[in-house]
Amino acid sequence: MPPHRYTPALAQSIELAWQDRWEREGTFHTPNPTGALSEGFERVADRPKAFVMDMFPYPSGAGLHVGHPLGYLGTDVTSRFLRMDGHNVLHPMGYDAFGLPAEQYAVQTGQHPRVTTEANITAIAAQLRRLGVDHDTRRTFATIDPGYYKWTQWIFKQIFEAWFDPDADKARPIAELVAELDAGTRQPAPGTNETGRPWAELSEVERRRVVDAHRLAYRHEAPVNWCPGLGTVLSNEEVTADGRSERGNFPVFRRPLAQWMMRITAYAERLLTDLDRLDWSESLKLMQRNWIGRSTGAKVRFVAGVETVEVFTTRPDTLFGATYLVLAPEHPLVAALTADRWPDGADPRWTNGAATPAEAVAAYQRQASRRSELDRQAEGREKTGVWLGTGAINPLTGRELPVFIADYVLTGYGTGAIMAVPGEDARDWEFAEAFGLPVVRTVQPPADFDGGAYTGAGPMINSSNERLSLDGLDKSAAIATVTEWLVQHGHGEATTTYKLRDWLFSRQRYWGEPFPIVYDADDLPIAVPDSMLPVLLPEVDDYSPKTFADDDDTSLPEPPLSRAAEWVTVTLDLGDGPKTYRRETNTMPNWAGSCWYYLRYLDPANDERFVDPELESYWMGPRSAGDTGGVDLYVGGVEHAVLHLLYARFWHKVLFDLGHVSSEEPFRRLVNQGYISAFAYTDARGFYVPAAEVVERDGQFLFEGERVTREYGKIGKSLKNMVTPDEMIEAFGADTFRVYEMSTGPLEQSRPWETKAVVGSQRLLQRVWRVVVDEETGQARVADTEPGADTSRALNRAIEAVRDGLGTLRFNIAIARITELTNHLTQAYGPGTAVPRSVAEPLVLLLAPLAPHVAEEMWSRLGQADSVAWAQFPVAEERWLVDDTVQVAVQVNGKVRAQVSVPADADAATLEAAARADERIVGYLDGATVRRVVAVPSRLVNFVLG
RNA sequence: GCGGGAGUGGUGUAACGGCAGCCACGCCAGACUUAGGAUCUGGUGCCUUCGGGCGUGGGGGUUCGACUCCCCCCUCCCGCACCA
Repeated sequence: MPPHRYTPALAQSIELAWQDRWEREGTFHTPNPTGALSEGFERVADRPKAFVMDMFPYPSGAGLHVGHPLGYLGTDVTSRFLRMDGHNVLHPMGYDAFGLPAEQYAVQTGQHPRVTTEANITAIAAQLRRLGVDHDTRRTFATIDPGYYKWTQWIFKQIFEAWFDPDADKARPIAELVAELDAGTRQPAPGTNETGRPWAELSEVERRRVVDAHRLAYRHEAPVNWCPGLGTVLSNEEVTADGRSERGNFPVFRRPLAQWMMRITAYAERLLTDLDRLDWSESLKLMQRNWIGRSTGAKVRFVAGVETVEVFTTRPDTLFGATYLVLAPEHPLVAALTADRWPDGADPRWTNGAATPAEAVAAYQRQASRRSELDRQAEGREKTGVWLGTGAINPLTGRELPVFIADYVLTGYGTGAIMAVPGEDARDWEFAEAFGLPVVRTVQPPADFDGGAYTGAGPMINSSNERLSLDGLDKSAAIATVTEWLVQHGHGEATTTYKLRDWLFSRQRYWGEPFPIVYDADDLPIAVPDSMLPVLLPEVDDYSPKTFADDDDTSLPEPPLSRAAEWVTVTLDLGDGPKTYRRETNTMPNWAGSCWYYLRYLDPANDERFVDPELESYWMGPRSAGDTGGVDLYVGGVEHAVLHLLYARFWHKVLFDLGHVSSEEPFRRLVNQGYISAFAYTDARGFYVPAAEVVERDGQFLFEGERVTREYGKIGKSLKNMVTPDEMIEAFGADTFRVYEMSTGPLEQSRPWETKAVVGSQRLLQRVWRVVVDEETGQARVADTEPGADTSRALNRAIEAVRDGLGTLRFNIAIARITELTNHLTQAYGPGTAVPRSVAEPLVLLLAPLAPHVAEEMWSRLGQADSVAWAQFPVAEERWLVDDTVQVAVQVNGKVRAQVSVPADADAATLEAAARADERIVGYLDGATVRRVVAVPSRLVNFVLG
């Protein structure tokens, strides 16, 4: 073998040497316009900026498999391309390091989670370095670093010390609320003043309760998702559709508990409408839209004795068809509306066999709270419920409608109460069927309608009395008419509701950020002063939360921090002398750290601020009027569609409202990279066998000589199909690995891993190497000759296409065009003929973002002293992109029958004449009638025969 | 059920409404070789009576011309799902 062939061994040594040099020279240090990291900014001051970012990894003990780097390499290639193409590029990386797995491992081993987490971070950092990514590692941090979570706690304080002003549609400092309440220019928001007395008459403690109820971060007792198996409560976003924990798959129960909440619902409308301003995939925007779940309709008030039941409906037009009301079992008016005894002759279906309404209600409420979501699903959608023994008056018809409770009405949505219209709603129809309730149709179904609830369009019927007539109107006119009537008569108003609920923000875990909150003698929360941040996690003997049997729904959460007795009780002087306070013992959810990490990259060591506003404005700020600002390219998995991405947008908007950032959104452009899956194999018993040891022969798959079945799935230990970047780099080198991953499809596409195909990328790099480097001497084998026209055309076409591919995250087409150019050069310049320098150099530059190490090495052997990372990316010369002559297809009736060669600028007539002159075409046209000729210059000629 | 996305050789994929399958894996053949899991060269959608015919999930439509645009259907993937 020639001594200087590009072998895996040579690739290894080249890669390690360049990785060392990059680190030594700080090649990827990105200068800030100001502050600690501003050295060298003059070099890039006139460049446009580009902030390119990955969703940072959770440092799991298993390290990275070949699926993880796909996105990291996508951003790396992009950031290298943008740097070469004249941008000041920021491409940082960090670690999302609080969370359950480290804590669970700590519980098992007794080791502090910080120890294992930091070991994992070290291992993953080494893996990333070995991939050759161009992160500015000076900006790397982990969310567990006290210097970072100090500012997570500070942002929590900002949220805690803010309220949402619905008139201004933005968050404002809580002090401004207090001032307005004191001045009497604002009244407490509905539901925030339990006493009902005017602000001026409230005691200090009562006032604090009113103010606390306005905060964006607030403590609230409400039914929450309690997961005994994990020993913690969870947010709605962390509970799966079948009522289990996203992590660990344990059953989740609804229990009323006092927990910290974040008022994300105040931002529902802005989170929804600002999606339109983002460059995200339509499918991802849709997931957020669905999660926010806006619906418009009306609130309608039904008088029930001394009480009033308010319902929400999207179909106020069907009010004439409402035949009963249903409240959620937990609705606050249930007790007040429950009759003392059943009236004579009460329908046994309505009473559930109970002696009194109170008994029936109590039994039903108990049953509803016990049932997990899973049980409810298992039981299907069978409608259950009980009558309260009372009724409420339909404001439009004056008729009294029976009031039920049923678990198909949900507490947290709308008003927790509905008017049931069985004629036009499938769920109400089912309930009416089961309970023998009347049906009044108010929309005319089509003639062929076969019964049941009719939810389609049609003219209104049966909707007329002395007060109002809707008959004959269509849906939207009827809604407008009835809503106007309701408003006029004080029975309701138009309204909008959202599925989005407030974000449950506290967890009963050890390994998370402590709240910067203490409680005073009145048991009311007080934020600790900024000077006392960070509130450090205390050392404890036992990291485990108290967990319970999976199905123990009577258990109560017990945070691990509550056992750190010395930490919990603290004496502070908050301005009124030393007093004893009790610390908050819950910790923040894992999502807190990822809600703002992108901002910290900009200014990672700042101990005075969470980020210098000038740096935020430079890297994140809006570029034009109406622009949201934000990270220029954010790449990560689609699994965070309604978790991290929604939470981070919410925090960012609060920070924007409070004037801390100039950008309205965190992530201007978002791309979800595809997943890499791999084949897995099962033996006759259905057990997975090591995929690496399976051989294929004659279309069959064999493991130790036995036939196995091929499956396809996630890479991992459980399917025994783990492939790591480390072993691929060991076998081929990092550049080959990079080129392979980037060549298998556009970034957004999922694809299978196929180790045996990696050799194709290895061969490409070997061919490029051979074009540029003499395998015998190791010297560059270029000559200062002029390329031929063919070669110039091939080169400039490649430049054009590679630019397109790299700029649109379609790295596969960039690699295909580089391959084409390389194959051309291999053929045009044989072993004895050196490639012109003016072709070899741009070839190396085209390859540099994809295979940076080998590109650096070739660039250096071509005599260049500086890193290729900062070289100018080639620009195609226009004159080589157009040919003198072009091959044009000649079609007869749309079928290609010949090719003719014509000047590139030939007009339609010339084209047609050339086509008619072709011998084969003459044959086709002979004796036929040409009905029409379509000639498109430089494209084709089509003869349409009659 | 509702809403999205996608169906192209054995495989991953490529094609401003204009020559379907670029590039690669695999496979076949050849060259160089003691050897090949190296390298280089050529071939490789299917059928064929070697003229050609048929081919982008199926069926229709628009068009001189459709992988591409429109309608219906099938299959797969993803999200949501008693949200009033």
